[in-house]
This record gives sequence, C-alpha cells and structure tokens, in this order.
Amino acid sequence: MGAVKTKRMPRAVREQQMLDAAVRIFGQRGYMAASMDEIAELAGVSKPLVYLYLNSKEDLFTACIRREAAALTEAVRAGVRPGLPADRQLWDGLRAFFAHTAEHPDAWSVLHLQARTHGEPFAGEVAAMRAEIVAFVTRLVAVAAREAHRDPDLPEHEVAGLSEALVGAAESLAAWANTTPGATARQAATTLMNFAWSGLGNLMRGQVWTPPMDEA
Amino acid sequence: MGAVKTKRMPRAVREQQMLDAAVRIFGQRGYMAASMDEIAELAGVSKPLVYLYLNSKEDLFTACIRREAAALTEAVRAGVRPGLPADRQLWDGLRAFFAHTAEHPDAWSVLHLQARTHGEPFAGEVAAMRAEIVAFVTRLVAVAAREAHRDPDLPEHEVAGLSEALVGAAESLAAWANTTPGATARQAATTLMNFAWSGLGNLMRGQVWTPPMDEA
Amino acid sequence: MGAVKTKRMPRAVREQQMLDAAVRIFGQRGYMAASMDEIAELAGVSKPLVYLYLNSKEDLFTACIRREAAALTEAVRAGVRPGLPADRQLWDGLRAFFAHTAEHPDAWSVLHLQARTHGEPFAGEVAAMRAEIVAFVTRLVAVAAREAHRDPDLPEHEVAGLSEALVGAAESLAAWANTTPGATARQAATTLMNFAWSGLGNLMRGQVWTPPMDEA
Amino acid sequence: MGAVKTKRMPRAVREQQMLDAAVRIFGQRGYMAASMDEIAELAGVSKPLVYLYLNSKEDLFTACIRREAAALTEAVRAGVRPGLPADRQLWDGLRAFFAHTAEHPDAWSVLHLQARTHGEPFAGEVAAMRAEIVAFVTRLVAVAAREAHRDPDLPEHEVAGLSEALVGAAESLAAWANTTPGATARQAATTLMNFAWSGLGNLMRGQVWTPPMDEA
DNA sequence: CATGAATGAGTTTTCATTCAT
DNA sequence: CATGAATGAAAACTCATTCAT
Repeated sequence: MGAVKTKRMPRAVREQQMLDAAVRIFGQRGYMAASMDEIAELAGVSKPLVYLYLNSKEDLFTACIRREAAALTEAVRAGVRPGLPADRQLWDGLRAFFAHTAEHPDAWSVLHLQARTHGEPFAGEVAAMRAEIVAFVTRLVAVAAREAHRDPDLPEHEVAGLSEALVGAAESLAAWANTTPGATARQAATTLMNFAWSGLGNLMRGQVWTPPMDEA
Repeated sequence: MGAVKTKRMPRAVREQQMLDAAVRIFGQRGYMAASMDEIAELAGVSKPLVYLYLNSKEDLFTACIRREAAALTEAVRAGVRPGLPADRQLWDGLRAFFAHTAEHPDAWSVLHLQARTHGEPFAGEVAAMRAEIVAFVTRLVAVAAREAHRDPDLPEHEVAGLSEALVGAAESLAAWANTTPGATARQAATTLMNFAWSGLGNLMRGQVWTPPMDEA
Repeated sequence: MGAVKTKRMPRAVREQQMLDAAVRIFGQRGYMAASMDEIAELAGVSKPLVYLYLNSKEDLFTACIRREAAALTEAVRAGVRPGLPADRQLWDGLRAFFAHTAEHPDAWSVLHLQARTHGEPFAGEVAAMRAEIVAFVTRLVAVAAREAHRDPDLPEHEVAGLSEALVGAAESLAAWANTTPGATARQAATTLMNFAWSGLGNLMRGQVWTPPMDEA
Repeated sequence: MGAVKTKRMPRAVREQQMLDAAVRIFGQRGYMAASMDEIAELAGVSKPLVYLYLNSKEDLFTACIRREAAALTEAVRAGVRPGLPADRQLWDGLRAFFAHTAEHPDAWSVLHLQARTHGEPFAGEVAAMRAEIVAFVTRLVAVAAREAHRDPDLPEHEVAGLSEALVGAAESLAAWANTTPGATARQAATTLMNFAWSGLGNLMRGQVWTPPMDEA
C-alpha cells in the first residue's frame, strides 16, 4: 500500500510523493486527525525525512493547500477561452471547476473543508485562491454587462457581492456533487447555470428584484 | 472570563451553561482542537461534571448540533408568514437566516463547518436540519410555480442541488458581509434575492439556460 | 434491577443490602474494577449513604471479607459432628465446603481471588479465616493420630503446609468439576479424599515418603 | 532505583527490560493497580516507548504472562529426566517448580493470582500453561500405575481429577512458600510428596478410600 | 435520614517532534 | 541522505469521595 519504497529519488520527486500522501490523508481524516506517522508511511518514507523536507505539520498542510489551490485555479484557467461570450466562459469555467473537484475529491476536501475549518494561517491561503476566482468571475460579470449594452455602472459593490454568491454556490455544489451518488459534474454545472446565470441575465437586462416596503 | 462560578445549580441549568460553552469553544477551535478541559472551564464547572451530564465529547458535540439546529430552523420558521407570496416568504426566510447566523456565529460555525467536516454521526445530524430547509425551499418553489400557473414538477434531485447552491451562496455572502466594510446583512440578502430569485423566477417562467452544443 | 428502593429501613438491614450488593459486584468485577456507583445502585441507595454506613471502599471490602469468611467457616463447622472418626469429619467438612462455595460463587471469588490479589490489609483478613481452617485440620490430624495410636506431633509448620495444599487441591477440583462435563461435586470430593486422606493416613501410620539421596 | 538509564538500546533488549519491569510491578501491585507510568519509570524509559513496543496495558500484560509461562514450563521440563521412576520424576519436577516460583515470586504472582483474577483473555493464556503441566502429571500417574503392576484402568476420568488436585495443591503451596518466612522450596516439595505421593501410592496399590453409606 | 450536585487527582493513550548513528 | 530510537506534553475519560440542602 502507498508508494513503493524506492531509494534515492531526487528531492523534488520525493516531496511530491509526500504531498500526494498528505493530501490524501488530510482530505480523508481531516487536518487534526491526520497523523504524521500515517502520512510518512503512505509516502513510503521515514518520518524524519518528512520533517527534513517539509518542516512541520503546519508547513506540510500549507504546502498541500498551495499546491492544490494552484492546480485548481490552473485547471479553471485552462478550461476557459478568453474571446468567447461571457455565458460561454462561465459555463466552461464551471465545468472545469466541477470536473477538477470531482477528480480530486481529497484535494477539494482539503481546500474547501479542512483549510477553512482550522483557522489561520490556512484560511488565509485559501482566501487568496478564492480571491483569484472571484476576480475572474467579476471580470466576466463586467463583460456580460457590456454585452448586454448596459451601463458599466452596476455598482462595483454589487458586482463583488454577486461574484461571492456565485463562487459560494459553486463551492457548495462541488462538495454536494462529491458526496451525492449519481450527481455528475455536468449536472452540477447545469444546475448552477440555471440558478445563477438566468438570475444574472435578468439583472443584466435591468430586471431587479426589489425588497418589500413594509418592514420593521 | 466565562460564566460566573455559581454553585449548586439545578441540572437543567447547568446543562445549558455547558452547551453554551461548548458551542463557543467548538465554533472557535473546531471539534478536534477543542478540549474538554477548556469547555469545562468556560462553563465554570469541573470536567467530571461535564462527563456526568453529557457523557462524552461526541455526545456533547451532538447535543450542541441538535440544540443549534433546532434554534436555527425555529428562527427561520418564526420569520416567515405562510400566506404571503413566494418571493416575500423567501426574502423573510433569508433575512431571518442571516440575522440568526450573524447573531450566533459560533453556532453557525458548528453547524456549517464543524459538523460537516467531521463525518458521521455529526453530518447526519446536520443533514436532518438541511432536509427541513430543503423542504421549505421546495414548498416555496411549488408556491411560485402555482403563482406562475406552471407545472411545479422540478425533479427532486434538481431541487436538492438548488437548495445546496442557495445555502452555499447565502453562507458565502454572510461571511463576505461580515468581513467587508460597508456591507450590511440587509444588502447581502438583497443581493442574494437578485441572484437567486430572479434565477428561480426565470426557471418558473420556463426560461431555462441551455448548454452550448459544440462540446467535446 | 437490584434491591427495590424501600425507604426507612433500619440501619442493620440497609447495611446487609449494601454488603450483598458489594459482594456481588466485587466478586464479578474484581476489587479495583468495582465502582462505588454500581454498588450503591445495586443496593438501591445513594452513594453518600454507603459512605455514611461503610466509610470507604476499603472498609466496605473488608466488611465483605469478614462477613463471608464467617459464613464459610460457620457452614463448615455446621457440617461436621465432632464425635465421629477423623476421616468422616474430613469428608463432611469438605462436602460442606464444596457446597457453600458452589452456592456462593461471588463470595468465594471475593475470599479466594480478590482478597488475596490485592495485598494488605485484605490478605490479612483472609489469613484469619484460613487459620481457622488450618486449626480444624490440625485437630483432625490429632484425632487421626490418636485413632492410629501414634504420636500426633506433626510440626505446626508442616500442618500449615498440608492445609494449604489441601485447600489448593480442593479449589482446583471445585473449578475442574464446574467446567468438566460429567464431573459432579460429590465425585470431586471423593477424589480429594482419595488423594488427601490416604496420603494423610499413610503419614499417620509413619509411612513417610523420603526424598532420594543422590542430589546436587 | 530500576534499570540504569542507558540510551539507544536495540529494540529487543528494551522490550525485555520493559517486560522485566512489568512483571515486577504487575506482580506486586496487581494488574489493575499497576500504572503504566510506574512500569515505564522502572524500565528506565518513557511511557510512549512502552506503548510503541507493547501496544497497550492489556497486550503488555499478555506478553508478561506468555513469557513467564514459557519460562516456568521450560524450567520444569529441564528439571526432569524421562527415564527415571515415576516418583523420582515427580519429585524432580516439583523441586524445579518450587525452585522456579521461589526465585521468581513476581512472575508466579502474575501467573497464579493476577492472570486468573482478571478474566479473559488472560485466564486463557494461563489455562494453556496449566494444561501442559496437568498433562505431564497425568503421564506420570499412568507410568506409576504401570510400575505398580496395576491395571492401566484407573479410569481416565479419575486420573484427570487427581492430576488437577495435585497441580492445584502445588500452586497453592508455591504461593504459601513465597509468603511464609522460613519455608523453603525443598520443604514445600517434601510436604507435597508426603501428601500426594503417599496418597497416590495407596491408590496404586488398590487402597481406595470409600465414602460413608449413611448420607442424606 | 438521605441525596443531588460537584470535584481533585489519577488513569490510559496519542502525537508532533527530535536526536544519534 | 536516511532512519531507528526516544520523548514532552496533552488529550479523553473515570473514580472515590465530599458538601449543602
């Protein structure tokens, strides 16, 4: 079980093996319940070597988060072609996102659940990734506004809020798709487009829902 | 710090104090990092008393989840008046939800993060609450469909996904509103209505977003 | 379960109920594993009452030992009629012993296992009972010697050892009879008489087994 | 006190040191009253090392029982020469037995008292050793019967009972010799031979003690 | 007389982390 | 480079024992 015990691998390779093992264990057991012993064993190395390369449990977890965050944002970036219409870009991006999280459930568990559950400094690491994705969505919303011949002046504030909502919905759906038997990445993406884009589309056409007047 | 050390309380009162302390500690430290020592100290009692009344860390956590899940669903229920139009009910429900989670951030952390992060039997407890909320949303969708003179039959599966997305978006917005200067819970709710209801509204009118044809 | 909760019993009665419960729990769980909680519950009283009457776990255990030791020696005494020949007295005593220990297995566990396993002051209590039995055997040896017209003066030391061996053999046989299908308590007693009495009988007739000469 | 604190021993050596310490503590305090802390300290190592090598208190105790049971049976086996007459073999075996138990009183306490007092799985471990010794004695009784030109047909059942009684007597005497000042192993063996062999010898010559007729 | 409320002190066990080779 | 040996610190949980009513 675990990586075969091969001797004298170059350091970079060994590190990746350790991170592979760590992501799997952290994703399945959770940050606190994961033990360095188990990670070292799954990586096929001795515990002191893990410490030599990655310093501490905290640093190891941070390294996992960074690697997986980069992989996820890269996957989304690679799935989108900049020239296309905004809804197409959003659709492509969502599909890439759901596909990646479905293929790497442990990584997604690390990013979405574990990192957020265990406070700083981990939450900060994920926040950076999230900010990138929110920025990407924000750009898309701006593009969509332009395409709809609408004044760019959906207030910046409002755009940021919408992007947050969209990303939050996507995150939740990804976790749900991973744990719900029979739910595919494609279905998740479709559901979200129905939910979000059609709502955003209305906004773009100036159809705004307004709160009722008679409140306390 | 913590509850004032009052002696010889009746059991029911003490139990609530312990749950108060436990929710706070679990919400801030996380389930695993929370120590029974710290919870007992915050509750102003000795550890053995916590065990005498609540049995084990697992049982204590479960009791927290149950109490807070009941409080949250009750708050939402109390915020909604059944006779009103669907969008008004949704608006009221969301506001009650945002208000409650904002006032009880530790409880929300327990329900949303901690319980889901630490597997069974906790996830199951939250699933019950989630099912109630999904049922509420499902009823609203049915009401909205009737109001739009349409067939309400969205597949159960689809409704579950939408509900998941809605809660994810809400949670994201709540966090965003809490950390972004100048963003209020009310604005967050408005943004979410724009995002969600107009999307749902389109669905109700048969305006479904369709994926592009030219895919791999 | 346990004694029915009756109020306002006279102290002596309550004490016996407590001792009944304690013997049962100590016999089944062992001295250390027995908990005062469980004993109080089985006795149908509150824990502080146990402490009020019996002082401490140690005192409670000691009281158990004393009561059960007295009961056992009394049972043996009652089974024997002094005027009869020595072998008949031994046979009667053994049968009374086997019968009592079989009927009160928890008491026997307390006396034979628990008390000896947990050092002073308990071992001392049992030693007193053991001394009585040794005295009984010693008397029998004297009677047998008289019957055989011989000098009864086996050294005290030797008699103590013989008594020890006799009780050990009896206990072993009792356990063996209990777990071997087809072996009755009566047969066990017969075997023991064959084993022991005939050996003692030889001793009385001056037929002593002598160790070989050629030793290292 | 305890083993000198030598660092970096090979695992096999450390394990023996730990077992040495454990036998001593278990033998003196009893299984339940023994604390892993004390054992570790006496072994001259830290508690986690004990757990790393021996897993748990239960496993540690089991390892003690196995080691000491093997040592005891080996000592008896080594003390007996198969060709000699039965009484000589019995005498030699008993002397080896008493000598070993006298030299290793804690080990004998573990085997005779502690293991039997604390139920499964410990009792089972000792039962295996006991069965070996009973089998050895049973063989001897058969040999003795042949030597006495007696039909081999002392019923098998009877032989088994006699062996049980003999072993039980020996066990009890060993404990007694260990705790009685001035009682030597040699004297214990002599007493037991007088008690048992002469009885057995009578049996072998057909002199059977018969129970009285006038019973209830 | 009797008890519900409460705890100090101790138990087994685990884990991240570091030497010495 | 790599590891077997080792531990300080803390966690969950239990129990005999005592107040205050």
